[in-house]
Amino acid sequence: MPKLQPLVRSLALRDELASGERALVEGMTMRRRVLRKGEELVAQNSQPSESCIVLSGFTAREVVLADGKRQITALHIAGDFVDLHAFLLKLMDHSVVALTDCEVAYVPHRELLRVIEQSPHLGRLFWLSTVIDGAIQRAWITSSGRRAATAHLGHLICELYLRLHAVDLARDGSFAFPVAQTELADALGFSLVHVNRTLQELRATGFVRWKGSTVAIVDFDGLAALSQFDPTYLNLVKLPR
Amino acid sequence: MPKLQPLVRSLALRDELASGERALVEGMTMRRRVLRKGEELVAQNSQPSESCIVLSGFTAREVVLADGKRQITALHIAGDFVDLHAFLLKLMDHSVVALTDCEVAYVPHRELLRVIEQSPHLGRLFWLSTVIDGAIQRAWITSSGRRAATAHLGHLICELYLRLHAVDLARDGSFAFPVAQTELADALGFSLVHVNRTLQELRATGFVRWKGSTVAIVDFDGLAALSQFDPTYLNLVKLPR
DNA sequence: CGGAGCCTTGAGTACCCTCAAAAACTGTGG
DNA sequence: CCACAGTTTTTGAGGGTACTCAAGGCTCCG
Repeated sequence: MPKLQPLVRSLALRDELASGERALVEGMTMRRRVLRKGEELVAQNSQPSESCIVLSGFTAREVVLADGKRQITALHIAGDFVDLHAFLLKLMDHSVVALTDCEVAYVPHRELLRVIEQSPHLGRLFWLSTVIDGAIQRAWITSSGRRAATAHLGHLICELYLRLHAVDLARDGSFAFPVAQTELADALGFSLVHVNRTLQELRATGFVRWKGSTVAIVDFDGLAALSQFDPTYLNLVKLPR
Repeated sequence: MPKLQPLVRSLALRDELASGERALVEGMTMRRRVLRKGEELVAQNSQPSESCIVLSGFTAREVVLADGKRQITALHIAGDFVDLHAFLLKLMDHSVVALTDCEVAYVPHRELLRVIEQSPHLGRLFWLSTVIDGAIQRAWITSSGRRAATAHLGHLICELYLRLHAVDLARDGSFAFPVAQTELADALGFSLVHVNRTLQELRATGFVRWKGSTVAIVDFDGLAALSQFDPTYLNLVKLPR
């Protein structure tokens, strides 16, 4: 299997890829790397000359404030670009860390530029991936601002399930999510204790079972209703873009 | 003054524009429209065939949940694209409304496509604008999740000031912001009452005066320190992109 | 079998919410 | 120029949500 298969699959979710385009993506020069949980993929304030794609595992964008408080602003799964925005932003305003052991690939920006020039359509699909990223961030803002704690957590679970399902990492309502409640707290903007109690509340609804590192959604529609979850923003539809 | 001047100025903030590029942008076919406060620029669930640029006034992205709660996920000022992401997303997952009377311009997507094909560099600058949008959203997530109420509000004020200053809509720490506390509440994820009290707290620090529709920052550095504000994410630097 | 990391529970407090109403401001018509 | 209605801001009171601090229990692995 070509190394960048997860990326190709992820792009192909949203639009038809011509075989030439597939080859173009798979032919990109890259640097592979394996990281252990806790290691940093991309450093805050760095000026990356390459962008990073997750091949396996979970990673997170994080910001650490002066008082030590941490906020996770995105979770990434296989096939996701973690810092494609750096291609244009130049300077990282956050860092990216491995939440689990994972494999990643770094693609030089000059390589991305070459691909985009050869295929403006692929360029638009790369653009699209940053834009979907933004749509997810809007959903997080909404959860954080206006959803009750259980709905906020439930919404995240729905989102993760659909995203993982789309790349065959979830089935029958279940997926592996080996991430501690501390990290969940920083993603939701909760305290650790509050995550724990919210999780208990969610379990009590019967919609979700969460034991160890396995999340099982027993009643997706129930959970979605509770969380006011509308999957539109994930753009899991194949359209000409 | 050409109609799309605010857009050109906004693009030119982040990179040098060749005169041909300037002409290309200013030559885009568009439809102008004047809106009164409260009117909708772009409807949720619509499939726009054009994207909208603010020429004057303030607009907001908003999501209304089933229980009637509202979250504003972005504020836009002159020169901002409000829904450029729809160029690729196709389906709006939120609406855009006028917070004040304003003028806007709608540019057809086929026109954007034409410009991007003629100038890949302009294409990257359009892309950049969606990516900066995303950076702002990350800052909002961080504020919402991990900043104290006064810091959250203070951070927003710092952000607005720098953005407005960059397009000559703010001077000497002051800017016009004719937006009610109700809207502010929906942007911050606070209740109306809490906005009012947080504002009083902020006034009490002496860093900010906010009377009627004029915001005056008395001590920007003080406010920035209180709010843990770091302007990096706004990308107000001219760089080759 | 011991230790590290993670999850869970308890208790007390601070923050922020809702409900409700008063005060101030804005614009309009008489 | 004033009266008045509508909107926006401000205040008060009481309650719930989420936080911090602190400690105990579980699980996995060496």
